[in-house]
Amino acid sequence: MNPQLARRLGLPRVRRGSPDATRDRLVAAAALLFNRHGYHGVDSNRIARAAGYSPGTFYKHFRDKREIFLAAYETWVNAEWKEVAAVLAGGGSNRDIARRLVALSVDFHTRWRGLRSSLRELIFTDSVVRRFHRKQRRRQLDMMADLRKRRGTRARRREEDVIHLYTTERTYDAIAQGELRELGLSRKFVVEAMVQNTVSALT
Amino acid sequence: MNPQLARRLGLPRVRRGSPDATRDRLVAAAALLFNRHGYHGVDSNRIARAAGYSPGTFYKHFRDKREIFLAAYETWVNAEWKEVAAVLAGGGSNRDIARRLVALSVDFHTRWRGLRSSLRELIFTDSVVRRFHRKQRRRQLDMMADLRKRRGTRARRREEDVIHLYTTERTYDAIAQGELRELGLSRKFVVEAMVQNTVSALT
Amino acid sequence: MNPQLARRLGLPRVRRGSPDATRDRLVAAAALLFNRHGYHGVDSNRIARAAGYSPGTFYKHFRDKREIFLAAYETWVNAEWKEVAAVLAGGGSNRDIARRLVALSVDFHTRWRGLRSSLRELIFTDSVVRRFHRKQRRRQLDMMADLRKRRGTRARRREEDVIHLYTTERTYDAIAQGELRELGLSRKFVVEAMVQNTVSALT
Amino acid sequence: MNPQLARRLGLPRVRRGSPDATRDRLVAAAALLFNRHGYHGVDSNRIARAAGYSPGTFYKHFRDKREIFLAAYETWVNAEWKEVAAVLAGGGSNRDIARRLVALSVDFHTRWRGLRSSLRELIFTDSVVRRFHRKQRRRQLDMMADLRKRRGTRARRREEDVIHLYTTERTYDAIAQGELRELGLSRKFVVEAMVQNTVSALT
DNA sequence: CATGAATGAGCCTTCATTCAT
DNA sequence: AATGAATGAAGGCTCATTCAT
Repeated sequence: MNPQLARRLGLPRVRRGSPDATRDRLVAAAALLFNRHGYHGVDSNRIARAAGYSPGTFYKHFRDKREIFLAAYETWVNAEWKEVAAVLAGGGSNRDIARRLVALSVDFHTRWRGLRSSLRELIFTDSVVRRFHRKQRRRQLDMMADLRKRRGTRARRREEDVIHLYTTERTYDAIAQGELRELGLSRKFVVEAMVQNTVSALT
Repeated sequence: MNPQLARRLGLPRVRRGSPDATRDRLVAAAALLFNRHGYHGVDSNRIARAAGYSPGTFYKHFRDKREIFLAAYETWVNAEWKEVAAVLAGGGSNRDIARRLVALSVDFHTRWRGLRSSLRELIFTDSVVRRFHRKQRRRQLDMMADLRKRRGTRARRREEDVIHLYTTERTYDAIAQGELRELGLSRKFVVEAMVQNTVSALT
Repeated sequence: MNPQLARRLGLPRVRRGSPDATRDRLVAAAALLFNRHGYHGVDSNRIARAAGYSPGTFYKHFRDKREIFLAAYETWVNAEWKEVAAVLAGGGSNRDIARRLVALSVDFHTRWRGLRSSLRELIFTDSVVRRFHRKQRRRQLDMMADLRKRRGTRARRREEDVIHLYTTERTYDAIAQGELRELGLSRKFVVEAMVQNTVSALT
Repeated sequence: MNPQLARRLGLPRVRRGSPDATRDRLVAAAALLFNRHGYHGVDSNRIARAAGYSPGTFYKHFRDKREIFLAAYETWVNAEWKEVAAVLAGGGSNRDIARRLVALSVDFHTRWRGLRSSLRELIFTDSVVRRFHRKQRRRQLDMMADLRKRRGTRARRREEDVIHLYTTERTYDAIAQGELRELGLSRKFVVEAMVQNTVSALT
């Protein structure tokens, strides 16, 4: 709700909270809108309004639209990262872990599908986004290598890991975007294949 | 050279061509620019100018920017399709064929990387683009099934085929976008893995 | 039908008739379209196409869009003029004549309502159209004075005649534009009043 | 003065006003320009500039040009309405009132002649404008009936009232557009006739 | 006489961003 | 910290008009 309307309705205006709270609300609104309409389908005024702020506030917290995209991207990555860590820490058979990881990934790719749909163009277009993306990739690969080391699994080339990432990531996107459904393909089968794939990566 | 400049230099205005030739030039210019700057980095006037025409000519041939994007997309798909058919018709061992297919795909993904980088957002955002994309996907899957039938190879689930497509496609994109290079990974190894992958799909 | 289509269908292309025939077809098409969509709702290419010609032909026959508007305007005025003369020559009681004149006028205002709807702005905007309009007005007033002289009716001030013209003209426009209908008013009553009005002007 | 120029001259940018004041300034500028050049002779950027704003501001307040036209139209109607009411409330003989009403109407038609010149085409072309116009017409007719009821005058058919309106309205337009002058007719005589006409309507 | 591809000025509209309050 | 009116560059698109064939 925008502040003006809120005032007309007699509601207290958005609390002048800590800068962080404001920022968080803006990022949350941005994430929501990007995921609904894609990066280019959303304008910065709309993000501000959706978060309950004015355009000026937006630019007090972010240099530009790209920056809030990156912030939203980071939010997602951190959240996913955390949950992945939780699963890995949770124990269970490799198959159990894989199953949970796949479920979790499909879920994240679904919730972040709009932002993800814009990501590729921004990576191509914007070097800052590209750098951020590469950093995440490196982190993923490091984590995979690290994980296997700690579990005493046989080493694997980093290249094998990226290919695994490419495969699963692209597949989860397809599921999230409804591609499988539209093609009349079995989601269950595909998910199971990804579980299998993940088990291999863990072993 | 733009027509205005040409005229100032005393050159005759752009040769009136057949509408088809004009359209082709526009599509070619659009493909070039999309591949350099992505869909949102290009405007219709610029496409027209790059093709040697004025803004009005663009809109004589395309309802809007989306339409020329689709036309460029189609150009690419048809070209790739044709070359794939040539390779398949060309004979040789499965490994040879796979090698050629992979080389060819990497090449196409590289030349069309800009358009590809925008494709995902447009598929998400624009239902016409989405429909076109799904049609291509179906065609690919049909072709794969058909191919194995004709070669007398064992049948495979359509789901296995999409996963194969997802894997290779995403990997070729990564190569085309310089991701491997930036991560310090061996392109050769990854390409070889894709060849292996393709051999499996053919067998 | 446009020539290209005509050719595809195997029809003979528009006969390269006399310039006059071409011009007439263009004016007829313009009149039709102006009356359907108003002056600003029609573009010159569309007029040409509707008449079965290409844009170039249009500009061979008319300096600009304004000129074909004037030509259509003139067509209408001449046609109406002719029919008015016929009625006046036809004899009958003043009431009979008035009735026929009113019917005729309503009919013309209805068929030419689109062009008439644009006329006022063009008169305001374009001095050539204004001059043409004033000329018609003068002609009307002359004719009215003349008519009464020939009939031996009492003289009337020219001002009384214009007011009569304003009244009837505006009323016919209202009928033609459906204003009476939308206001739930009796067309019959209003028409009868105009007849009465006209009888007075004739007497 | 436009903001850019103002800034170059070191002046502060246009005072931030209340949205209402801005809107009013835009409508005033639009009215001025429409009355000078007609609806199609004016573009939204020019209106904004004339009001001292930039193009974006225009579209913060109006969806499109049509909308500001309607707003200007409404401004005029309300202003005229108010003055008519004042005259009617002012007392005096019927002849006095009629004289004042006619003077007032001629004045309004003169000041709003540009907008009025475009009105007819827009009513024909645009259903929203048409609806607005019909509403005004109904209001006028209601007012006339009401007025006579309150004055105890004999009832008159609504049709007689519209005809009166058509007559006077068209005549005032002719005066405002300089038609009488160009035809060498006596404005005084015509105005006096309208006064007479109005007296009849009041009686 | 006619064609029709091409023009290009210019209008409509959006939206990332600023700045005075 | 927040506001929100205002900006203005720029992109999308149209259409009256031209000119080489």
